[in-house]
Amino acid sequence: MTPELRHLRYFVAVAERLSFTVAARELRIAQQSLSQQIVALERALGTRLFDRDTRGTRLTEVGRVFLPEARAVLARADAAVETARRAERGEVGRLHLAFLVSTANYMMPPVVRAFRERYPDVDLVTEAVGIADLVGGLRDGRYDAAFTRPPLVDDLKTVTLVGERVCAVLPTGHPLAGRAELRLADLAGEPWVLTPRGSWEPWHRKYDEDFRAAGFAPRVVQRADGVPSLLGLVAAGVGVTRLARSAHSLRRTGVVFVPLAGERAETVMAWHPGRYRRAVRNLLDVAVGLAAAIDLTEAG
Amino acid sequence: MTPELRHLRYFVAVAERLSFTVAARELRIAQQSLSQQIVALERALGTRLFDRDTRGTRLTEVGRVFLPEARAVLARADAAVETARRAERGEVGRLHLAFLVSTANYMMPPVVRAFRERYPDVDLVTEAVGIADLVGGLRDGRYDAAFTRPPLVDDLKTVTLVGERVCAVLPTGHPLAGRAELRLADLAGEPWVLTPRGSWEPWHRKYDEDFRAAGFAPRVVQRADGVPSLLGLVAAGVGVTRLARSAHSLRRTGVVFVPLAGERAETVMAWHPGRYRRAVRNLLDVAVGLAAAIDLTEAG
DNA sequence: CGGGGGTCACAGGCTCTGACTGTAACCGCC
DNA sequence: GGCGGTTACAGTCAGAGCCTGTGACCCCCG
Repeated sequence: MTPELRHLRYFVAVAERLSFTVAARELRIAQQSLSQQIVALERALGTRLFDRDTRGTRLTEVGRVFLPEARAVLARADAAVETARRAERGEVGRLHLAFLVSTANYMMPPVVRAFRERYPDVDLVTEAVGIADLVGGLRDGRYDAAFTRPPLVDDLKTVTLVGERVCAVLPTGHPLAGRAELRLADLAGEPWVLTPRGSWEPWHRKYDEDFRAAGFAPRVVQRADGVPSLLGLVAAGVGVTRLARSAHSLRRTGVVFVPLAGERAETVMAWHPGRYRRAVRNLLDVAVGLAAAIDLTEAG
Repeated sequence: MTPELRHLRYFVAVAERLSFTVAARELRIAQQSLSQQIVALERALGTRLFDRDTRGTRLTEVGRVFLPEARAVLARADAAVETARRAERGEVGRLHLAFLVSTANYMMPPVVRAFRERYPDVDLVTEAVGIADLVGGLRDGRYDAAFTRPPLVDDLKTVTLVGERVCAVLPTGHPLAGRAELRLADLAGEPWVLTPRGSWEPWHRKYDEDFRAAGFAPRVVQRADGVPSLLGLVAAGVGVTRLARSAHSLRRTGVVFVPLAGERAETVMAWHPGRYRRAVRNLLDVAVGLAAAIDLTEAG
């Protein structure tokens, strides 16, 4: 037989009271049962732990040595159980987060800082990724949650954290660059630079919709992936584009951001509903709370 | 229910193989029983540890956190059992040793050093005490073993470690101080200094015997307790006395040690038979081995 | 497309163990 | 000598843990 935690608990109880009778009463079992279990433990260890006779019970030398050992095992076991419970509450463990590259800039620092402060024992692993990788990672479990822009896909859940204005991005010196606000239709005759359609279909379907509502189809003179590339092309005078206002922190020379009337861009937290664990919920709470407290599009 | 070590062992087995079927086979129980126990553990912890379906078993995030915890508990338990076994072999624990003051001088350093080297995890507590305290301590368990001189009492076991010559101790310049050897009868007319009879009856009964065999009763002019006191009185010319040869290391001026023909003094290790534990046996082995290897009466 | 081999879960029955009660032996104190 | 205290021994019982039998499902291969 190999000792179980019960035997150690019984042993410690007897050792602390130096009486089978008293210990059994406190353990709420019969003295005979306690004696029996201690004998079983002694046999398993191959040694006597107590000297006992009709006038009482004393620890043997081996028992004296074993007492702190048994206490240590029990304490370690309690700690293990407690850790499991904390893990269940999402207070320890590991969380893989994806940030869309164009949102990583302003979202990642404050969110990560706030979460680390609230849940110091959660090991946060973050990555700035493209939209396709982000969605794929949420679906196959590589990421537990992500911060990105809608629209995504039906099988992912999202909660909107912040909204911000959408701007026309024009080269400095453009005839419309001095306006305080524009409508999308004002840019109907301009040459456009946009991201490749293949980068993320749902986005481009929404773009198509927007342009159709504005009554024109943009003349796309070049496609380039990534906000910095687009800004570079605009600054070079190749064409105009349209971006969320927070992108202006990435390039401040050669381009002008003019708000577009009635258009807003959202940043959302997304996750796979089948993997909605406590830690994800905790992250959502932190992110929502943060969005309510500060302007995340200006942060970072 | 509170988890037992069995549950942790089962959990680790499943987590390592990611298969109930394989783990059960290695644990030599049925897969169904293993499933049952894992479910019980999960209920006790209030959380799922595995995601399982028809195509296999994977750890949940909580399970991943709990796995090293469970391993740690099991390792701690193994260590505790191993410590108990080592304690049973007398390799860890505490040993209280008494040294008769007059033997502490030469016995204690080599014995303690040799034992510490062989059993570094045994906590050795040593004390130099008088003979009455030594015997009392062995009887009531204050000391596990002692190094002393016979005769003692019947209820203590002893093993002789070393024997040495007994000497007449004379003041420098005494008419017999130049002799290479004496017989006790040669000192029949001398004034004697001896220890008080009350110090230890069995010794004095042996002294009486010796003197009777030599054909005289000594004329005791003063009694003093402790070897240094006796040597001081001899050096002062108050009288002569009789001591084991090893005592000469305590005082080399004013006194002369002359061997007595045919008389030997022994040093023994003593213990109470009811408290003969493995550690005591180990100490005995070390002491006997040491006595065979070096001259303990000259050591220290 | 169907069958075989793999997964885990559920249901019912057997065994053994950890618990209980009752009893005995022993010690120390009044 | 009786009483209150200790632990140990013997016999009994309920339930925990394990077993077998079965079912549902998935994947791969022929």
